[in-house]
Amino acid sequence: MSIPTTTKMTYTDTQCGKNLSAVEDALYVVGGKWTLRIVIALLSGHYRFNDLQRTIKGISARVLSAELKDLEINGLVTRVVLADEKPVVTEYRPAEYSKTLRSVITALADWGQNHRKKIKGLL
Amino acid sequence: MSIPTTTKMTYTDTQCGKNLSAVEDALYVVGGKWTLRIVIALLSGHYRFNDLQRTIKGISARVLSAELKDLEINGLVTRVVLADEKPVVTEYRPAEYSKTLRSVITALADWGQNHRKKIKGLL
DNA sequence: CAGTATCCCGCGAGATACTG
DNA sequence: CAGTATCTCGCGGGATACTG
Repeated sequence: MSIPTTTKMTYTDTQCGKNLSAVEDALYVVGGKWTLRIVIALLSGHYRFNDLQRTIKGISARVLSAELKDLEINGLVTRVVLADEKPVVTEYRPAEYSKTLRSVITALADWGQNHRKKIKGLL
Repeated sequence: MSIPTTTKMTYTDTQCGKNLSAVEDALYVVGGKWTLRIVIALLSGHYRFNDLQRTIKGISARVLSAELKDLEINGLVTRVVLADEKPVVTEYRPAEYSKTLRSVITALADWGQNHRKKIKGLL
C-alpha cells in the first residue's frame, strides 16, 4: 500500500493525502484570485454586473465577466436576464449551492480578521 | 440576520465589506497556489525539505524554498537547523500559529470532498 | 540533504476602447 | 446597463543543472 521508506507515520500520512487532494479540489474551483470575493458579494445581495464591479474593488469588466461564466459552469451562479430590450438588465444570482461555501468564507474571514489583529500587535 | 428584500441595503453591505477585506487579508497570506498545501503537509508531520517536496506533488525546489521563506516571515513556520556539518539537516516546523489555520483547512477540505461527490453525481 | 542559480515561457490580468 | 475586443506585460512558476 504505502511506501514511506525513509519516513515513519502512516496514519497521518494518508490523512495528509486526503486533505491535500480535497483542498486541491476546492482550490481548483474556488482558489482563484477573485472567485471567493465574487461569491461573497453575490451572497451579500449584489446581483448586477456593474454593482458587482463597483463592490469588488479592482476587478475589471473582462475578468468579472469571465469569472461569472465559470461560476455559472460550476453551478455556483445563475444568470437571469430580466429584460433583453434596450438597456439590457441581467442578474447574477447566487445558486443554492453557493451557500455551501459559507463555512469556507467564514473560516477564512475569521482567520483574516484575527491575523490582521496579530499583525497590528507586532508593530 | 434578516436580509432586506429591497435593492438598497446597508447592513448586509457593510457586512459584505467586512467579509471582503477580511477574506482578502487571509488570501494575501494563504491564498497562494502552494501555501495551504505546504501547511497541510507540515501539520501532518512532514518537516524536511525533500520530504515536503515529495509529499506535495508538483512543487519545485525553487518554489518550495521561496514559499517556506515567507511562511516563516508570516510566523507560520519555524526553521530549525539540526546539523550544519556535512550533510545539512534542517527541519521546518509548523509554528503554533499555523494551527489556527486548521479550521480554514477543514472547511476547505470538507467542501472539496463534497464538491467532488457532486461532480461525480453529474456524470 | 537542502537548497541556489539560470533560463524561459504562458497566462492571469490590467488598461483602454467600443457596442447593442 | 452589460458586456466584448485588443493589446500588453509582469511574474508565477516549470525545467534543468549545480553546490556545500
